Amino acid sequence: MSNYIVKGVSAREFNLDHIFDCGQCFRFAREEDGSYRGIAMGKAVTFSYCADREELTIENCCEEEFNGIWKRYLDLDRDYSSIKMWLSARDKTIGKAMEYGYGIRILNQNLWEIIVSFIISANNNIPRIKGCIENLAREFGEPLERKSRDELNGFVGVEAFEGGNSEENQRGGAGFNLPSPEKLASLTIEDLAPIKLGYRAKYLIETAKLVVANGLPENDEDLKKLVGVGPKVASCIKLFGMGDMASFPIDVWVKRVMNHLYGIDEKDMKAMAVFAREHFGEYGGIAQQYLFYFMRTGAL
DNA sequence: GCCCAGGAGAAGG
DNA sequence: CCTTCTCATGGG
Repeated sequence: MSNYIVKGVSAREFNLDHIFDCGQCFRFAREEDGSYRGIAMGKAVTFSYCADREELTIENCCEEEFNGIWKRYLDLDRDYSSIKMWLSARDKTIGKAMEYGYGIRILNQNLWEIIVSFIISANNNIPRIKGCIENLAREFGEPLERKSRDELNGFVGVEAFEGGNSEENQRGGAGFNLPSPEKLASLTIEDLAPIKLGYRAKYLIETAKLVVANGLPENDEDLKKLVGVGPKVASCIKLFGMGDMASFPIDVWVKRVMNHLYGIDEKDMKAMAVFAREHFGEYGGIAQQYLFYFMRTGAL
């Protein structure tokens, strides 16, 4: 299978480093050539981008797969340029953050995987979150659908897989989905002990049982019932897994940046939520990702 | 050793 | 309603 090339992707509105290093996604790793390889939507995939030619390349991907999966995953139908113009006009400060981290897009990710990922994220650091997710997938997830040797094209899994299931790696078939709600609901805390999730193991099992019983959450009321899902994690689930661009997750980094840039009391989360709604409106989530990236990468 | 991490839940005001 | 404590684990 050959690669799929998307032409006319503006460099101002598409930057792989900024997309995959702004904390919305934990299963991709940067390759030496600047491409990003990882697992999403049940598939192993590699994205590379050439700014000069304004071309996005998806390895081993047909047109059907692009239209069916990656076009929406990468949010390619959304006009980020006009959204950023609108935000800049509403708020001067956010303009600087959007200059700095240009090309961030909000990925439309699998809802269940987002729920699992952000329950794990609570009071945790990003390198460790990534490790927990990869271990959970490798130990309890279903293997990815096998592609032909040509389709695999030497795929050996993302960095975190190394040293894990080396036999799978050497066969070029490494890569596992996260465990399904049914699978996770069938496990015990003892089963999950090797994953080192800490107190989050119980949250995952209880939430999996609720999802098996009631289905995936569809609104705030459903989200509040899940175990290990408080205000911040629910905001992330809505933004990254339910397409709610207005959702504005407030974590420790956003608290700092809201204090430094807007002078809001670091512990007054209510004031931050009100500010976000009034200044960033229906695009709060996009503003939040730029602020998060701005603060976390040491630009401030 | 220490502080901290994309916080949530429980207990006590 | 609000504030404070506790919860595992390991990155830096």
